[in-house]
Amino acid sequence: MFANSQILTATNTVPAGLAVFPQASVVSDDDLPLEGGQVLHFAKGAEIFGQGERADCLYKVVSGWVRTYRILRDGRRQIEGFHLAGEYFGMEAGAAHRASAEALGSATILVVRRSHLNEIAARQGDVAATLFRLAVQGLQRSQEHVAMLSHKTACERVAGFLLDMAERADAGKRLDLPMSRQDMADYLSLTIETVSRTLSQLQADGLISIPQSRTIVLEDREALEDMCE
Amino acid sequence: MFANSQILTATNTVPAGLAVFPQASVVSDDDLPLEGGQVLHFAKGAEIFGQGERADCLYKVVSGWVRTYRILRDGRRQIEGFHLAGEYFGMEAGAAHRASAEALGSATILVVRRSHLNEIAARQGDVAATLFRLAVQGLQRSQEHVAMLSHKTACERVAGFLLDMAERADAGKRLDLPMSRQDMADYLSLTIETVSRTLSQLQADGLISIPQSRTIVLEDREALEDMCE
DNA sequence: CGGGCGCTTGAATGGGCTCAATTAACGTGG
DNA sequence: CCACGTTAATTGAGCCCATTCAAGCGCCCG
Repeated sequence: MFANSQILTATNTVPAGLAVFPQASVVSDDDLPLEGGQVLHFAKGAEIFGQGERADCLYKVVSGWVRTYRILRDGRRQIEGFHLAGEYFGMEAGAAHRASAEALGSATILVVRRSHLNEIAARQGDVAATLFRLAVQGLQRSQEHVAMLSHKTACERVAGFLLDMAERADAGKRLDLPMSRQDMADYLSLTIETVSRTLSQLQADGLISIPQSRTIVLEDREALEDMCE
Repeated sequence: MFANSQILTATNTVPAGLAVFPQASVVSDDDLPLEGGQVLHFAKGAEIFGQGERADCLYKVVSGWVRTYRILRDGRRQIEGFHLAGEYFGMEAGAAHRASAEALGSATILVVRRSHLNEIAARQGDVAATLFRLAVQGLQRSQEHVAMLSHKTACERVAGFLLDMAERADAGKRLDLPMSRQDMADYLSLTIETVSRTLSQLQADGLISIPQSRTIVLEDREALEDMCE
């Protein structure tokens, strides 16, 4: 199954036979009417689409986590975002993907053809409005990213990241992160060493504890929030 | 006229009587059918809309330059972008503006009611598609902003900024910038001193010359491009 | 001519990066 | 189950670049 998903991704086509589910299982207010979509499964680390590939689908996380990233001209990897269940990614203005997307762990993804979406949107104004709103929400997320990178210290970035992840994952005190320190560093524009050091410092100060390297317990949420100002 | 524009902005309403032109003068491929829009004039430094105000219009620069910015919780000002003739700004997913917009110099702006746009978009699929594309283009611009802020040195940021401005303003060697050093600093996430020092250094290295503080001559474009990698 | 503002320049500080070594976690195969 | 190899994560020391604090310059406008 995983192999199939990967082959599927490589060619970026969506044959009906490979769909794990015939249609989206959950429909909320935020959902587009995506009956035409197909749900695919991706193994840990599998590529969902690649930078430069033709962008003819829109994607929604059904379960699991996804990272989208770009390789910059100097070779560094900039992670644009982590995407959780219910969130959309892969929107493009042009014909090609400007980013790559990979499953962080095992993930199920709803895939919808753009041609299909356009077809629906042309008939249904609310679908078009939802697409617009999704794009603007992505824009706002990116602008928050800019605000986070601008002048903020390593401590502020890491604290803000933990709070953001906890909120979006709907976690309580205990936060299980599926991404590596390198992933965090590439998202926060820090080095892996600084991320590690900062987490250690936050633990030493009693704001968090780290029972396992990818499990963070938010011991003092208020202090973490103060840290972000 | 300027006073009127400012009062207009303060209340964020668009009475028909204040329109300078009855409709958009230029229509290109990128243009939405915005016959309902009104063109307003803003004096240097005038506020077009403010952070927190109701967002019931979409804006397009007819002439002049606009800066959009947010005041962050720590009091710093993050400039999200500079907007030139033909570019859109003021798109929001929610009911309120998350940013403020001000005319850099004297500027004319096309203002369209969102309700009017929604009305059109519901009937015309191509308008809806254009709105979506505009939003995604804004998203891409913001993601370029993230890439620029991530790890890049002051030199790389300033050089990249100059090239970006030159390209968008369709300038040759000579580039007349309407914004202050503080504006550049707040966009590039540097201090005003670092921006100034960096420009001086680029001049000393022969890559640019600065006949007046807001006029930059790109003496060695290739070297500037190499600088950004 | 003076005042104010925008811009430039200098010196010292500090936070994150680099380079380097160590430790922990995790499969894999014996 | 343990030994091993590999990768991920932590920790340390020194350095560098942007910031901070401070002073001086240039220019526009009154």
